[in-house]
Amino acid sequence: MKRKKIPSLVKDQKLVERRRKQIIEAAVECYKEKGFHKTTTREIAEKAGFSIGTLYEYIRKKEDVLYLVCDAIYEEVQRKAAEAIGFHTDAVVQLKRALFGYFSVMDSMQDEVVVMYQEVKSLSKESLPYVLKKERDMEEVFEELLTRCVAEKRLSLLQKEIRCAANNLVIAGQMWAFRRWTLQEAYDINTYTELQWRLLYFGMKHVSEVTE
Amino acid sequence: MKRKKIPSLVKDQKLVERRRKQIIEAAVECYKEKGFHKTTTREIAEKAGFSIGTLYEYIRKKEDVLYLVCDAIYEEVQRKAAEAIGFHTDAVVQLKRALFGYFSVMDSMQDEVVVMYQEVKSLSKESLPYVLKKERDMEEVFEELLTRCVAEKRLSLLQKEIRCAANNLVIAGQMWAFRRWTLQEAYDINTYTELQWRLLYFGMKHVSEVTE
Amino acid sequence: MKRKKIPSLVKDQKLVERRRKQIIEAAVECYKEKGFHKTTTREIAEKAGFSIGTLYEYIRKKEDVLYLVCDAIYEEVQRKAAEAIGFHTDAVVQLKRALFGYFSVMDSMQDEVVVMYQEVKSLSKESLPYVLKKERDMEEVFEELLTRCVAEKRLSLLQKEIRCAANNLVIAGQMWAFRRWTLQEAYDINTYTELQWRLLYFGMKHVSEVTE
Amino acid sequence: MKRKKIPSLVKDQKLVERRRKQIIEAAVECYKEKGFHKTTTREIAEKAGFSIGTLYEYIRKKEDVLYLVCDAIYEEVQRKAAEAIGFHTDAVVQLKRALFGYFSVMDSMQDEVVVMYQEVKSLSKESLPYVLKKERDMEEVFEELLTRCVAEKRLSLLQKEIRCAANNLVIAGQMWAFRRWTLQEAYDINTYTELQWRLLYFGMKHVSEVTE
DNA sequence: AATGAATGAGCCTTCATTCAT
DNA sequence: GATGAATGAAGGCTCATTCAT
Repeated sequence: MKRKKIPSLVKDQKLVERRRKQIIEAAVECYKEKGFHKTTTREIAEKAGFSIGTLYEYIRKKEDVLYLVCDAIYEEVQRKAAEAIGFHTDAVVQLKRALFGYFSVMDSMQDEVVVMYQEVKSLSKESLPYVLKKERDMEEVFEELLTRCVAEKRLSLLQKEIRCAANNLVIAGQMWAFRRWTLQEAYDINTYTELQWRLLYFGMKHVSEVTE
Repeated sequence: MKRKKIPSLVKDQKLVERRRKQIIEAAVECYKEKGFHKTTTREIAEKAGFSIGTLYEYIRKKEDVLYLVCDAIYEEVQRKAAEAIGFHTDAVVQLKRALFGYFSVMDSMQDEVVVMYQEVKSLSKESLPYVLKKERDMEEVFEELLTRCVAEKRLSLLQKEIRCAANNLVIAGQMWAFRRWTLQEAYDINTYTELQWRLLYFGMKHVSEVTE
Repeated sequence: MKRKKIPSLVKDQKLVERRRKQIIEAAVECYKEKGFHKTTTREIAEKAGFSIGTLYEYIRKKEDVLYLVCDAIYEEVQRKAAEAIGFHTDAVVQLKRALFGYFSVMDSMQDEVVVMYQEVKSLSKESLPYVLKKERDMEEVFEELLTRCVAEKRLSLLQKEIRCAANNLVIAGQMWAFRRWTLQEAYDINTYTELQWRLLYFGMKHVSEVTE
Repeated sequence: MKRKKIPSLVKDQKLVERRRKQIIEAAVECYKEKGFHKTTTREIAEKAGFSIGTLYEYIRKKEDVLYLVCDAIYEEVQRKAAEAIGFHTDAVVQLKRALFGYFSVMDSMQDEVVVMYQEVKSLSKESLPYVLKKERDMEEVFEELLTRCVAEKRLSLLQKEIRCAANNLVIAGQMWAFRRWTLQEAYDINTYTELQWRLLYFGMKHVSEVTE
């Protein structure tokens, strides 16, 4: 499943890209402040610096902006995360670096993450899958890293445990943004990252031990 | 911080309570289906079985319904969770029971949890704190259980680690509902609960070990 | 095919009827002046004497007003025509009276007829048939009268000629309104009626004669 | 009253003519499908094969296209009708031929006729007369033919009856297109033409007889 | 001459809220 | 207390027209 194409009346692809970047930027700012529903298309146009008519040259419906925004956020998260991961011969070290990189992205994109969390549900039944796919991709990045750790006997997760663990990693990062009202009251990003790394890492390391 | 009082034009407290129960029930159903913003007050009134005029005898603004709903959901979660926890002499057993009970509630109230997750942000700046307080209460329930485990040397969490761990427990439960599109594709509630228990438990047990 | 029911949010049937009468009256006036497309719903509401919100309590879409108008016009034409026809033992006399009555109605409802002629095409594919049916009904009234004339040997139309002749009668009346820019420059309604009666009547009387 | 001149920004007359032909062709197609009001200038430009900017080099306002279309249709009707009429020494034969020719044109230009009937009213008060004049010209063609028939004693119409009769001839043809939903259900063009010829001809032949 | 991006007035429609009955 | 008709602000979206390139 690729990115969904939103048609534009304007033909110049370069221009479309530039204008849409403006739109997204403006929209994110508005969404942060008042959410998707309370943001009017006029506000977005205005903040983007052009008229309402022009806005509609680059989208078809209000919801298109939301899709554009969600898509852009994921794109950026993935891009930043990917470049943060790098590679290391030691599987666990790589996993750790990936997590730290991902958490750092979550920290720097807090607002965007919150927007995503709260507005995804407003996407149409048609657009939603495209976005969920990207979320799932994120999960899979960690699944693969975990799989490598398991393959190299650095973690002893069962096959079925990997997905759950990967989920936890992904979520832990997002929650830094989404539950900032409580978490950021108690920790700074470094402390939080370190803490979560250990909680999650040791969980994964010892999960196969017998328990009561 | 107590529950926030929503004024009603109707004097008879009994009646107010009965009607509001109807309102909440109707609203939750609507929110599940289309979210807060796309649900009209008319729909709520209709589904509740009375006229739009009557609805406004029991609330002042559309948002009041959302508050009522959020409040009611938390109330129910807490009530059910509380009765599920019970007591056990062994601190870890009690923690485990609490977690299992909580997860079971999350499973049975999936829709409600999703509604909460997606609509809280629509609460006014004024109402939000009341609701976040309840969320925080949930966290504290687990913080206390963890504190007891630590006190009885069953877990060796540092003071500052407790809050983060408690957060993870709370979140893990909510995610069963909120990320059902991915998690429930892979697990059933029992498997998920068991898995998370072990991942989280061992994480908390071994978190203080030295790590690379 | 009965009249199509346009749903209303207002329950009081009596009120619905009264308000819709106002709407129709206002709309006809607007349509006369500027046509359906250039008439705004606000203008209709205003001319009808209530707010735009109220208008939409009695219709769903702008086009509903058009349907209401078309339906009302036909209803009135039929009602007036019916009461004008009466009965006479002599079939031809009855036909003549019917025609004269019909023409008189066309004369008194000129504006409405013109509106109909020009706006019917704006009805949705869904509504159109209901209106065309009424037009066809009009035709059939004359077909029956002609059939009686034929049965009583007062006219010698072949079966297949009846429909065409009936059409001509119907049209001749409508044209008094629709082509008033030319016809009413040359005739008054009485002259026109008398003239058409004779042209059409003798046509029908002698149509079966051999022609070159 | 001549044709009304629509100014163009482009100097080259040849080009103007060519482009306008394209515009008209495109517009007619659009009007057939959705009427004047629902057709956008963009659609016309696109279907004509050039840009919206270019369209506005050849017209000033949307309505200009409508005028161009109406004018073109009449032009074509007249041209085709004229070439169909021919000449015959016998006045009635010529009348008949003219009618048959005219009906045949109406048949082949059904869509255009319908467009005209429904959109003329959308012409500005300023343009309308030019178009009505052409309609009147059509009438006059038949008035003249009828006058000749009368002069040669082949028909005994009174002076004032000629215009009405001519009107009926013109209308009968147009109705084949405009009321095709009912007429073409019952007849084919040949039957219809023959039938109308006889109904109208005998009407005109015997109109001066005394009637009840 | 041709292009097509930009504009913004304006339209239809919805819906939270009020208030007379 | 209950009802539901009335209100009108507000929002999404369209499209004729312009103008810089």
